[in-house]
Amino acid sequence: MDREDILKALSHPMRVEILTWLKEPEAYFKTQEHPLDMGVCASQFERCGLSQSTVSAHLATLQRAGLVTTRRVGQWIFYKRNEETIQAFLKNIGETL
Amino acid sequence: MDREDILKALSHPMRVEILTWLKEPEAYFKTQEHPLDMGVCASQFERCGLSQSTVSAHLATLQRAGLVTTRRVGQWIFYKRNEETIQAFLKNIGETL
DNA sequence: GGCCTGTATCGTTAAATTTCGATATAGCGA
DNA sequence: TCGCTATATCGAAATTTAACGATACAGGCC
Repeated sequence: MDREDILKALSHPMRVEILTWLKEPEAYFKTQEHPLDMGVCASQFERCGLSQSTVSAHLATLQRAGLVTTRRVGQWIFYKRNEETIQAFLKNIGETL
Repeated sequence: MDREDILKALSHPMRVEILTWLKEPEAYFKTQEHPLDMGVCASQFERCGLSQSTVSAHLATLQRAGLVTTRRVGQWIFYKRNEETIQAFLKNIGETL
């Protein structure tokens, strides 16, 4: 849990929004073909209007910060929140600030 | 309380460090001539090794985000944490993430 | 093997951020 | 008023970030 990396990751509103979407996949990703408990497919996030490569870069930033985990299934990559890291970050930032 | 502005303000480690220093002025700013309950004098933060103008810019960023308050007394400007905003932010980010 | 889909990476451009020294401004005191 | 101190602001350079389209790579299917 690197607080500095996480704060940098959270400094872009789209990345915060992606994390909030992932809290309620049923609400935001009804269109997904695959079962939502596998995670949310990378391409689903293109709904934000950014290009595929830009979305991919944001997802990579979230992953490097440890805020999401990924799972490859066939040609798809599924994203889930990493609750452990997120909770550890919240605890840490609460104690720091 | 603008979460987006605050997260941007916190994305630079020096600004986070300034906020943590302000939690315990007695521990970090023993050298200050003025009583610490007035706040911490801007120049005190130059201890971080950055130039006066750079420190001033960081402090301005923290103030714009509402994380600190300032009080002018004579030629000096004293900085204090804005606990209301900080706590509101922590609550908000805890609910968002 | 060749083709299609999904995702990552590359190369580039534009914009934002960080930093500095220099300068401006504000307030004190002689 | 002049000089001194504290702080802010300006202007420039360097770095980082964000965005895109193009391309590469990986996996499935024929």
